[in-house]
Order: sequence, then structure tokens, then C-alpha cells
Amino acid sequence: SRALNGHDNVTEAVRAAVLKAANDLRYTPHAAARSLSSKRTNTIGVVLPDLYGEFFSELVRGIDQVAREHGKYLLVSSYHGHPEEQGAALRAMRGRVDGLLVMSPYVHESGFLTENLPSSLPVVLINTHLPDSGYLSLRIDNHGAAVQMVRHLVSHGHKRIAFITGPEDNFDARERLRGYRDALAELLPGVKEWVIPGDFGESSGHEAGVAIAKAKARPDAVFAANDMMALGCLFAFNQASIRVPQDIALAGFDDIPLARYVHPPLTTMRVNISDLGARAARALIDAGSESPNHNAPIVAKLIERASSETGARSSERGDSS
Amino acid sequence: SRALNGHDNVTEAVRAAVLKAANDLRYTPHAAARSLSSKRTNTIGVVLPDLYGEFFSELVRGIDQVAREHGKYLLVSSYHGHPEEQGAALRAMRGRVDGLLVMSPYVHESGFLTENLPSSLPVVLINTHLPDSGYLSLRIDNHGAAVQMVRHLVSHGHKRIAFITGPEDNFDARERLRGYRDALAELLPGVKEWVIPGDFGESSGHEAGVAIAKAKARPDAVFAANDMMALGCLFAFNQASIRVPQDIALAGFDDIPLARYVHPPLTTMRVNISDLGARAARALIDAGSESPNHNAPIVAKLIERASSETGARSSERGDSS
DNA sequence: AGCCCTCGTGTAAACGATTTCAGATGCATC
DNA sequence: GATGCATCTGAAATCGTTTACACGAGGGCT
Repeated sequence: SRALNGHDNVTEAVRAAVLKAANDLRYTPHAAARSLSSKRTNTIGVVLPDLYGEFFSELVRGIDQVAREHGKYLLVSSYHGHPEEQGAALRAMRGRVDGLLVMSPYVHESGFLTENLPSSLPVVLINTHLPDSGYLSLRIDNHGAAVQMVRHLVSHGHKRIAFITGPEDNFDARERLRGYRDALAELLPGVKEWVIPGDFGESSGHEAGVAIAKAKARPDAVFAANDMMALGCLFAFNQASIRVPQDIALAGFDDIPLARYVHPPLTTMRVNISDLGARAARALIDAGSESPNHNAPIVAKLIERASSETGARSSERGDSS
Repeated sequence: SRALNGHDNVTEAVRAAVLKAANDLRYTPHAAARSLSSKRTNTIGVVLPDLYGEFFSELVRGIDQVAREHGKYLLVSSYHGHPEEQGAALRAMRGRVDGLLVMSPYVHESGFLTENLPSSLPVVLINTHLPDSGYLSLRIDNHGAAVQMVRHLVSHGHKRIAFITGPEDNFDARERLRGYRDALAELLPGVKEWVIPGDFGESSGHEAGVAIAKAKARPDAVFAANDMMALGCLFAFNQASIRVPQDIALAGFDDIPLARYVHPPLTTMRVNISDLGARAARALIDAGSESPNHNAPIVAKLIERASSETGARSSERGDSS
């Protein structure tokens, strides 16, 4: 063991002999036994609500990158919205991992989470609303991003700005809504908010678009809490022969790959998700050393495209990825 | 242990007492210790070349789904094309997992793989070229899919069909090329093949498109070995004012989400990737019981869209996902 | 020369579960 | 009433490492 693990209290001659023997015998250490005695697993646990879609794919990719740099393995687990599965997943991590990355974007579960998070392991929360828990927590600055977008729309002269919300129990969605409201109150005092319910799905965006098309007084601009709803909305506008951006401006949130390719290309907020994952992983690995910037929220970047332009111009085609 | 693990040789009274005590103490079994003694980890290892992009995201999702149904955990590992990392990853799985799902789409490494795959664990290969290894191996019927696509193009009256290849050392790419050649030889004997090198990247597709645009005699149709290259090619055609499909038909492979949204929507081959992952996981879990259909290749489905239509028609907009 | 300290190596305890094995208890049978 | 058998429980071995500890040899110092 001493020879193989590179301890310094072993003669080079002996080490060479051991190494040769190990190689000859095709010896591979048994990870479970090693973990049991050393109390380290070299594995970090990742507990996510789902694995579907680009967001999680990118998140895991960022985590994986940092993990590999540090020689850590990744134990992933998704719970598909079932709290009991999430609890089971969290508890089953004991003895399996050295630390946990947990994402739980549901606002109602804060008690549940503190109940089930293992106390003995370092934990980093991702985009999870758990106030005053003492856990390290990384999040996207959804509020600031929404403010930024409203500011952009207002700067283009729009006054009546409608907002299509996400699911009520989703923390990101709430923060975006809050940003919309705050920005509106600050930039356009006296103008009433216009909030249309949605659920992040394309069809709910479509319904919202239909509702807007039917309204007697249409808004100048529509800000959807995510791109999929914005696309649904755009589709509804197309069907109703409402031109974007000439008749109505449209903006989304997430910058999904499609956003660049639709007609007109969609103005949206981009969040570097793999960076979010990478920073979370780094924060977990550095846990204890308390780098202060670990807690800084991830700021989103405004991606201006044709869907929010003031004049009608030609379409943009993005760079290839 | 007997009480907690539901063995039947324990009185209900005792079991209840143990369960209560365990609950009071917030006892959680230590996975490493359990694995060491029981020789089971309830974990399956997934070794992939990368985690980037929709393909791997979907693959992992399919695997995860089946794994969760069976109460298994997932240890994922990517090696980013570095064989030494891949070897290390494979060896480090000992004592960590009960079985391995391995994808290694490089044709040149067959010796390397047999060398590093742990002999003691059940292994299922995904889209990996390793002839006569005895391992269970699931693959996509790339050859058949390419044949199907060429058949489709030919049935629309195209005769001069160009093919943009993928990376030379990629097994999928090779199979698609082989399918193109075989179909051409069968359906259009005497017509010479037209193969343009590519590397699966959008820019290589763009270069191929530029080359085709410059050619004195253009092909009737272009079949790209994947959608990204087809999109690059489409972009080049747009720049050269070549109309698709009126002047030239275009087809891709993969059915990435974008394919439906570009102008014109792209004809392509769809592979149910999450199903591939799910079937691989199922095969691994059932390892030993030898269900014969485990080895059946995954067949791709032709998705006909406007980019290969004979007459110029209006664009299609797909259903929302 | 004797002492102490350092360095390297062999031995054994610990890690926390599962599982085998040996008793103990209770019940039925002869 | 003794024997046998089935059932449950307690003790101990086991899994494959790491690490603490003890021991012996060698070198520098007084």
C-alpha cells in the first residue's frame, strides 16, 4: 500500500519491486475496501431533478470537467421530481461519495432538504433556494438578468411589457418574475405589470401568445421566462400574422441553441451553465478553504437578436458552435 | 443487518425494535462497507468518450431511467479521447461497480479495449467496434440507415449523390459511408461515388458545401454523415444562392432538434438514443439471462422533411416536443 | 564505545457492513 | 419425559485496504 500510493517512507528499490509485482499480477485496488479504510471515495455525488435537456447536460459536463481535473469520479442521480426518491438518493450517498452537489429548484421543500442532507458531508447547492442554511450555494442571478432584459426592452422604447411566467413552485421562475416586477417599478413607474401564467413548456407559451393576440390592447413587448415559451409565443404570433419585432418585440431566457435559428432570431439571456457546474464542483472540492468568490452569483449575458430590434432589419445568423 | 435488509429469519418484534432504533439514531448504512462484504455495489459504471452534446445527454438519460427502475446508481466517467484516461477509468471501476457500460467509437483501439476491460465484471459495449470479443454489444444500424437514406434520395429521382463523411477513425462514420457505397452500388450501378471528407463539425460541412458550390457539375443531392455538417453545408448553399431542395437536395443524420427548425427543415435519420441507452442498461442488468433480442441493432427512422422534397413546397413546422 | 535519533519494514488493528456458524429456545413427536 | 427439529439470536469470521505501532538497523554525536 505504501509503495503503490506514493508514500515517501519507502525505498526506491522496494517500491520498484512492488510496482513490478503489481503490474505482473494485474493488480487493481478494490475501491470499496479502500474507501472503507481511508474514508475517502474520490467520488462526488450529483443529485439533480432530472437529466433531460441541455441544461442538465451542460451542467454535468461542467462538473465532470472539474472532477476529472482533480481525479474525482461522478455518481449521478436524478429524482424526477419525487421528493421521496430525492431523500432516498441523498441518504444513499453516505459512504459512496466525499461530497454532494445538489440541485433542487423547488421552493416548497426547504425543510425537506435540511432534513435529508447528510450532515457529515460537504454540500454545495446549485440554484436551490435554502435561506440561512449555511450551505455553500451557487445560483444564477435570475433577478438581475430579468432586470437587465427589461432595461433593454425599455431602452428600445417599449412601455407595455408583458411577462410569461414559469411554474409557480420553481425558484428560477419566481426570481425572473421578481426581476421583471422590480425593473418595471423602477424604470416605468405607474405602468401596470402584465403577467401571464406559463409553465416553461412550449405549449404554455403558445397559449399565452394566443391570449395576447386576442387582447384588445396588445403589449409592445413580451418577455417570456424561458426560450421554449418564447418560441411557442412566436409561433402563435406567426399564426395570428403579428410581425416580430415590427408589431411586437419578443424576448426569452436561456439562449437555447434554437434561439439563434428561428425567424426572427430570439433576443434572450445567456447563462454559462457548464461554468455554473464547474464552479460548483470547484467550490465543493475546495470546501473549507472558503474562497469568497465561490458564493458570487452567475450573471447572465444579454444576447441581442432581431426579435427585439426597434426597426425591421435583416436576420442574423450566429457563428457556428 | 438481518432486520434492516428484510431477511425472513427475524421476528417481527425484533425487526420493529431495530427499525425504530435505526430511525432514532438516524442510521444510514455505509455503502463502502456494505459493498466490501456483500460484493455488490448497486452501481453501474458508464464510460463514455465525452459528455458533450445531445447524444450523450440522451444516452445517459436512457441509462439512468432503467438504472433507477432497478435501484441502481450511475457512476459516469468520460475520457475525452485520451486512451490512457480511458484505461485508467476502466481499471478504477473495480470495486466500485457491478457492471460496465462502455462506449468507444474509435476503430483503432480494439486491442487496447480487451486489454483494459476488467475480466471480472459484466460489460456491455455501446456502438463499439470489437469483433469476436464475446462481449454483449449494442449498436446502431448505421449501415442500414445510410442505405435507407440513399434509397429515399434515389426514389426522388436523384442520381448524382454526394456524401460528406465523418472522422476516419469513427466507427459510426465508417458504417454510414459503407452504407452509402453499398446502396449506390446496388441502386445506381455505374454511377460513381462522390465522397467529400468531413469531421462531424459544422465548419467541415460548410467547407464541403463551398466545394460543391464551386464544382462545375454539381450533384443532385448531398447526404451528410451527420446533421451538423448538413447544416454547415446548407449555410454554404445559402451563401452561394443555391436553393434547397429546388437546386439540390440535402439530407443529414441524427435528427438533432435544430433539424426541424432550419429553412428548409432537414431530412434526416432519427435514432432513438435514449432507447439505446435504456436497452444497454437493461442488457447489463439482465446479463447472464441471455435474452436474444439484446443484440439486435437499433434501427434508425427516416424523417422526411422539405430539404429533400422533389417539388418546392412550403416549409414544415414540427410539433412541439 | 555507548547513546539517541532517524529511517525503513513487518505486523496488526481498524474501517462497517454481511454472512456463516454455533447455541438457545420452544414446540411437536414418540 | 426425553429426543429431535425448526426457528431465532448472538458471536465471530470475512471482505481488501489503510494506518498506527513496534521493531531493528544504521549513522552521527559526545
